[in-house]
Amino acid sequence: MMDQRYEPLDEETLFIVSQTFKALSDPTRIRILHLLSSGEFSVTEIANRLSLLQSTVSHQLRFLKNLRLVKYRREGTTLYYSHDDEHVLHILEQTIRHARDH
Amino acid sequence: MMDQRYEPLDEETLFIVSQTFKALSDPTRIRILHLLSSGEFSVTEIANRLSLLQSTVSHQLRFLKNLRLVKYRREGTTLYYSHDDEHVLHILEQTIRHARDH
DNA sequence: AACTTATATGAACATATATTCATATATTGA
DNA sequence: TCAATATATGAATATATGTTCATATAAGTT
Repeated sequence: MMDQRYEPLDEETLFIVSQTFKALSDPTRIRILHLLSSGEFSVTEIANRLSLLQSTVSHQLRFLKNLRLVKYRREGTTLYYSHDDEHVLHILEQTIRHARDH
Repeated sequence: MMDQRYEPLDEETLFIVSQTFKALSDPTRIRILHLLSSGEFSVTEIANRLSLLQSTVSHQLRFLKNLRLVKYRREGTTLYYSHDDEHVLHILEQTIRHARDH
């Protein structure tokens, strides 16, 4: 009842939205994105700072890269990753603050 | 480097944030929450509108209830569910709009 | 070319999750 | 109390997901 302005979600929108939130639903990815919100880091730096295996970080960065949430630039053998979606990062930081003041 | 203002995430914050986004990462829950953004609906109404089994809806509503994202009021044998977290709903609708314009 | 460092990849595994089916519980009315 | 309706629950199943290990690739250096 009283459902003015309700618009069913089409498949594509639903997929994009669920994928976006799925990216933010894993603690490891959250920590990576949160770190990247403060700057640019290599894979090894991320692994060291967050006490994660290089492989774990690499796998998760691929996941985030596929969704275009992060990007990288190469410098020799080192890849420097940084965030690539202001909107999603904003939602994350907003929710972190919201969670912090419980 | 250049990580002024980076604050590691404590376990509890990380848990709350990941749980919140996990709730929004499933297409069925997204559809339910999106429907509830337009008003109050019984379990059966939700199931009919979204072409889902009653059991499926009930299970997901329990999930959302545990996270205090929805609430209900009873009227006889019927339970009318509605949303119970403006902040999370706002994030969802914001992301839906963002996904819709491509 | 061989060696080193940085990163990526694939397979294997354990765990988590969503849905379905069958059934239980709860409320109302006859 | 019995029947009818609305909702919840538990078990089972299939699928998805995150991490680890071992190894591959790629770039730079000697």
